[in-house]
Amino acid sequence: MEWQRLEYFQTLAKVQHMTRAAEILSISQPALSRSISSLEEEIGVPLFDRQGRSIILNRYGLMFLHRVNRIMNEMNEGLTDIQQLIHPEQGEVALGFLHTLGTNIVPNLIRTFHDEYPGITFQLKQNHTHTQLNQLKSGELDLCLLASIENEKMIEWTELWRDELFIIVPIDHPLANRKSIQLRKLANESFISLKKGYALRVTTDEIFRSSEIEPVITFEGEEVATVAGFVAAGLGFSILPDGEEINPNKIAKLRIEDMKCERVIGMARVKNRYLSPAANNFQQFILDYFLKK
DNA sequence: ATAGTATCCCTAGTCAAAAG
DNA sequence: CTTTTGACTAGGGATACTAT
Repeated sequence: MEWQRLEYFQTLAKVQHMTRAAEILSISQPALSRSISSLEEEIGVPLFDRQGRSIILNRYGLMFLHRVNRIMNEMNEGLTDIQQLIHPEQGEVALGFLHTLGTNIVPNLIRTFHDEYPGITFQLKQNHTHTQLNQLKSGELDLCLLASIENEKMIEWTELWRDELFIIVPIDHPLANRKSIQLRKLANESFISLKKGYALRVTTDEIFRSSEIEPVITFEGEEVATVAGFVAAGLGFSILPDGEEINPNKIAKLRIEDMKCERVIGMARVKNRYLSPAANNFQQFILDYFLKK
């Protein structure tokens, strides 16, 4: 079983076209045809169905392809690991984070890190919590910044910081000049929420549930800035962490009196999974950044 | 016994031609 | 038009051979 044949097989399986696959591999088309049929002979079963001039992966081929992909990925990861061990100041970190962290915290964090490790690049993915957890488990992401999670045995989560949540109302709202307020005073007013699936939405749902208030949700935004914009336009109130989306000329920010409202953000990684030196550097940097001051 | 050389055999490649 | 097959070649590893 030659390594090269697996590479050829993988390429052909991907494009399902001998001539094009051979071009991609920079060999002649007959060479590829030969290589594939000897691989099939070695395995003892055809991996492709030939129908006239077309060639398509059959179920044996598909089964085999999954394994071959894993083998190739392992190999490539091994190679990049070695490269990164030789050059620990280089490499790539795949970082996932919540939409609501994208305006301030993550850019600042990465800029500061970049000053120290200019050779390390990032692949950033903003997503919902459950999507991120899946990507984390599959290895697409090295690390995630998420609100606290439950019932995830594979995941190790470390708290980094807490953001106080404020009630925000339009600046011309009758209660806008107050410093703080009880949530129930606004119970009957329109609530501008984030869409379901957002971590902040889960948090606000929980706040309403524990204070036994049924919010009157009139709008659901996809971004904090949208929600803040709707509030500024006088369409209702919301609950958000402080941030630059909250324009003090248009929005008043009130402390919540009757309960402690905050969201907890932490770093998630898969337990016991090997982290590349670059990802490990970044992990250590984050922990130092938030926990040592 | 061993270093250096020759030979054999197999794989993987190419081009041309046949086959689908 | 695409794939397979035939005929041929180059290169590399293993083995056999030879001279020291």
